[in-house]
Amino acid sequence: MEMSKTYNPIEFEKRIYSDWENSGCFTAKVDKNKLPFTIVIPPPNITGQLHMGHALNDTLQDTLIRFKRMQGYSALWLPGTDHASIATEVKIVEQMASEGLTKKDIGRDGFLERAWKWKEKYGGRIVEQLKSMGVSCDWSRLAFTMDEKCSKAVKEVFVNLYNKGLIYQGDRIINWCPDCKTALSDAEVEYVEKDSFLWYIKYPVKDSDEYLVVATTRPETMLGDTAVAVNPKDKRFANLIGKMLVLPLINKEIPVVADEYVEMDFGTGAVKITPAHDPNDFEVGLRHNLEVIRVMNDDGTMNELAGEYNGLPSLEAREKIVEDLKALGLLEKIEPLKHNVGHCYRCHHQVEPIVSKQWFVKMEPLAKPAIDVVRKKSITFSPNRFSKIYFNWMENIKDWCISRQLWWGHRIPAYYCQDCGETIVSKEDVKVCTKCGSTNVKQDEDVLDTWFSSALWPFSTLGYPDMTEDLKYFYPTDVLVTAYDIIFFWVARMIFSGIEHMGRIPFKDVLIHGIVRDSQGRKMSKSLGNGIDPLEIIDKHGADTLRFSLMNGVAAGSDTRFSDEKIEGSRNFMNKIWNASRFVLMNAEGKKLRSIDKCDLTIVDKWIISRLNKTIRNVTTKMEKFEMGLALSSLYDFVWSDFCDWYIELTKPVLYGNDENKIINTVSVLVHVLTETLKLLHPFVPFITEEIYQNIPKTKGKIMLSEFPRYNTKNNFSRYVARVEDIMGIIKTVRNIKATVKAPPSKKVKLYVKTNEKTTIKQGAIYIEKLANVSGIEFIEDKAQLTEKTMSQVLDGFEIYIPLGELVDTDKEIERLNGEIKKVEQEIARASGKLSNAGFLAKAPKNLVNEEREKLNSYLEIRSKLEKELKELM
RNA sequence: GGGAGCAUAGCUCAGCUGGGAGAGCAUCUGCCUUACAAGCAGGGGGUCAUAGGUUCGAGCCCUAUUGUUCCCACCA
Repeated sequence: MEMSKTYNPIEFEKRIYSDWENSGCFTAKVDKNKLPFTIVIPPPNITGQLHMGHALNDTLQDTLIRFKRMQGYSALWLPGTDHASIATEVKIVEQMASEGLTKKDIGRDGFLERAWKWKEKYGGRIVEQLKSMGVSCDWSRLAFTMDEKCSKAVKEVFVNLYNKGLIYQGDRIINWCPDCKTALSDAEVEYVEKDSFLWYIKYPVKDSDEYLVVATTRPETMLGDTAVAVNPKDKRFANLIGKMLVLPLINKEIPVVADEYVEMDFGTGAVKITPAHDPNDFEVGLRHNLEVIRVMNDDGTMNELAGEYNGLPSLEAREKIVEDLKALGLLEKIEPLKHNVGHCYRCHHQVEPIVSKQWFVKMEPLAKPAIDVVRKKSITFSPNRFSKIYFNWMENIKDWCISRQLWWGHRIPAYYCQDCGETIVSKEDVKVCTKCGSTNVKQDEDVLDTWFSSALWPFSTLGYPDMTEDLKYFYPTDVLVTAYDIIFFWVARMIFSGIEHMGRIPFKDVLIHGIVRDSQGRKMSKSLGNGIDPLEIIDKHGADTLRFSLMNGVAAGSDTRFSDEKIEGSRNFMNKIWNASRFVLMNAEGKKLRSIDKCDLTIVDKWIISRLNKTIRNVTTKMEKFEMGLALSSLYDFVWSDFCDWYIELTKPVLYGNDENKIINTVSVLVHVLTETLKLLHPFVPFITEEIYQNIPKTKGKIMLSEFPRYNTKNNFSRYVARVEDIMGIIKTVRNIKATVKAPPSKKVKLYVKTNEKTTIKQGAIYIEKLANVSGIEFIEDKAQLTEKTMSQVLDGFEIYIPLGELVDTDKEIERLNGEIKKVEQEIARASGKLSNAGFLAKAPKNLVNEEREKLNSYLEIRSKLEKELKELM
């Protein structure tokens, strides 16, 4: 097949993907002769479109799994999607609103029907989008958090935890989103600093003319006050403790209590206590046995206990209350205050802390072993610093509120007998009360937090609670790849869930990556409109370009900026790979290739094989440490500099010659190096490498199923490498000297060399002549032999003279040589400085000292020769 | 209030366990050299934030300072 002149990925990416898919390359098998390597995908939300976050996350996983597959593991990358309870429900409600419908209108069943339709439509969309990235997921195992398998696991886990007493129901203060009308877990609340006020309100002391002034940021909650607290050590209020106050506006008597929680120097030192609407107050309330009075409805309006404010939205109630207090002369003052206000992570509506009956997971017993496994390094985070974030959260963890007042999700498997009040928690549907036999039994209306099912993902997808072959073979998984922003939501919960339900950790390594920012370093967001659509990039430049720009040179765990320049650079690199391959294949056409052990290798062949070998080692070790960015940039350097700029150029004198034997040798090496390089590149840029691989004569099968190259010390050839480096140095020198006199690079020049290493020059002559446009090389014993005006350069072991006749400007040449001498003198100063340091001689490693000595000698020699050159000019 | 990261060339960033400062982009010079102008060759450009310390030796380790980003907590 003819390769087009430029890289055009659109022509082949889709074709290659379906070829992989159709031939079952992605399907992992339980194979006792291989070691398993497993990754479960962080399931994208069914509401979602592929964004840069997914693109980075999935590229990293795909690179890892392809690498391991090529290394011979039975590699499973298990894909799936998340029902995303609250996010999806919000979207569906919005969609219904545009049709003038509410949840009430269509009822629970009607709503769920809609939701499943939504899932079919959009859950499929994100899967297709993932495929366009080239991901090698095993689609035969595609999972969904609400499919039968996962739902079974959810029920199993809920019931088990309940029976162990680790799930309980209770009236606790929770975060309530008045917009989504559901409880939220602590992790689902985001705090934003807001400008607000601190209102100072006078609470009259009963049977007295005195007042106690309290300061509050939420005056409307005073209607639910059941005490005022002061610090027990606070002398100002000592006499008031135990006395009663008259709550303004509703004229209710409330006590003054003493509690350590109160800071004496904030506000007035007296705090109104509203147990139903503030987490701290709730705690104070428990300690002092205070009444809990809820004055707000679920929708954020005031309720009947708010008296005349009944029905008002809380903010309106606030204004009215402040006005009324002012009218009564009970408002002392208002001060501006910045403080943090919680918002719903999905709809960004302000949350209200309120008391409500919810289901909770008791965290302390679960957190302990989950902390231990990370401390003992059974699970490692890379980069390691993220384990601190994990510890910090796990060690201060509070009970997890898992019930949500939503319809889309796993319905809580708890049933209430309407006759005797019994609560029955069961995996099976309950129709009859187990206690009184009544058939008047109703299931809990609520669903579970989305993250409850995600927490089980590494084993629910493999068949838990059934001990399937998959579960036995592929669990625990190997590495979990995710951005740092869901360590709490997801990673931590998978860890304690795996330990609790499987008795084993869910994965061995957690690879944390950063987030993709825009070119100015801003987070990509809908509201800013600065998001870059990965699909657009794929359409324009191909998935490989996108993947390359997301990974190249990115340090693990740090954020990266995405920019047009990066895309362009990546695209150019793809084009480079494409064209280098084209060069190799054009030259290989019709040639009978040899295996490289049967080739008579030239020094430059040995050099490139050695460079390849070092690159193999480098890439492999970096990959094993999850340093994909570094692995890739070392490949970039190898491909562009070593292979393209040097080796391909070095093969031209042979290829354009007429020694057929040498040509076949060289072509064989070119094909070998190209093939191995493509294999190294394949995990990163799968499409282009597969496409080219299919065009290489003598390759069999698919590159994605080929064996990853292995480092081999036999291929180091260090003696020859040094010789080639000398030759390269000479080529650079000639090019450099031409540039300094502004001679065109194409100008042919002769070359005189004075050296003891004549073999190197003889072996390198064809390369020097071609790459530096030299018309002939002659050995000389002394410069005095030369009659022409020349420019000279001294290298380690070589003195080089280039006759440039009238182009030589003696003054400038003197200047240039002085510059060279200056450079060498800096080196001499550095080396002799070290060597005259007694400490260095005594304490530095011997080989280092010797190296310095050798360098110093060679620099001294170069200097004296340069000085000689200079003298002859003056 | 607690914690973490970052500070290296004009820009974006690499720099492994301490042993002669790197890349890409940008810039300048010269090249349409039969794989690639999405290219080739050559050049310029850095007190590695600041101040101390450890060491024979510090971009790298320690301490402090400054600037910056983020996470957690949530004094009403």
